[in-house]
Amino acid sequence: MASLPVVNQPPHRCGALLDHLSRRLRTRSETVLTPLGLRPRHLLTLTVLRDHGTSTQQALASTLGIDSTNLVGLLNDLEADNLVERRRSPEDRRRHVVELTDVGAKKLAKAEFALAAVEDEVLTALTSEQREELYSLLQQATATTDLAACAGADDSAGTDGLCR
Amino acid sequence: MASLPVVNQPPHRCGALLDHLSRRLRTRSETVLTPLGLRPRHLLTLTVLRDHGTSTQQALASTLGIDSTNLVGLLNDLEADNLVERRRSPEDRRRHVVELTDVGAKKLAKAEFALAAVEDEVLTALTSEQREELYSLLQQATATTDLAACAGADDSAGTDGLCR
DNA sequence: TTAATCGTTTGTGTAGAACAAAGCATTTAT
DNA sequence: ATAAATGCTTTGTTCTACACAAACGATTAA
Repeated sequence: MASLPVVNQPPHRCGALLDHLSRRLRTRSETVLTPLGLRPRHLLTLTVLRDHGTSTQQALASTLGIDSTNLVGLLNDLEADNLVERRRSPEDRRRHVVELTDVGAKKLAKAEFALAAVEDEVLTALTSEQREELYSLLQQATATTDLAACAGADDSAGTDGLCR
Repeated sequence: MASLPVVNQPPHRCGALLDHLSRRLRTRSETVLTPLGLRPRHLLTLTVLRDHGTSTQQALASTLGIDSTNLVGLLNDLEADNLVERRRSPEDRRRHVVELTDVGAKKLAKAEFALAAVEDEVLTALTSEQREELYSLLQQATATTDLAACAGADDSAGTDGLCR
């Protein structure tokens, strides 16, 4: 063990910085999102639905990392505005399959457009290329559909198996 | 929907992804941080103090983007554990200058070390180079000490001028 | 038929954080 | 010297986000 003092490992971790940047962005986003009737959570949910595609509520809750109980209310909000749609799964009629509607996709696009200015402000220190790079890294990092399920790995790798 | 006029601008914004990743990391970090007697906020504060250096409470609150009233309690926590030190500014004795102590720096390093595993788990989808890249982008993006003050740009560019 | 599962509803508890108001120490302006 | 403004602190209120638990209907599986 002695031979390797932590040479190749930079001691600094991303967590705090991620928090920091995320916080700056979120705070400012709220004022832009409010007139659209959205909140950060809603935006996040719509984004995940677009990027990861349709999924059951359990899977969605797991991806978002929130309690499925709380997801219900979130989806109620979104469905009330016709941004997402819940349909019963044909395979297992207990399940609800959540899907982004056209309206939802448009709203999401609109929100993202409106957020450009905010992002510009917060990311002033980065060039366009760097912002692209950041986006693609984040995209890739969050592409891991689920963490708990893959690690915990219970039986549930069933019908609509996730994990890559 | 056919040919999109939005040519040079990628429509996707980082905000939601940043939220997403930050959330995943923070949730998992908490369990690691708790035994150290820290919470995400504390870690963030220590990190900012190390990276941006000593600053007054006002400046710190502004950098962190939290209310200065709430910062007081945060600093009380940290000072109680001797992780930071408040000294009166020699220039203006109304001001408190906040500084990371040696103990604080060590604790921070320890926390970061302990968080390596968590980060590994959350960032599985990224290679080491990509993680480095991500870190450096985040670092650069958050280097902007303050946003409101630079934009709002009142008189206050005085004695301990910030903004870069 | 019984048991388990998925989503829903309701309710509880906790923590983060904004905001307001008032006070003390100190500095600046008059 | 006195008055006004500033920086930090304290206290207290309020909101919101969430996790968590319990109980229910619908549905599937044993």
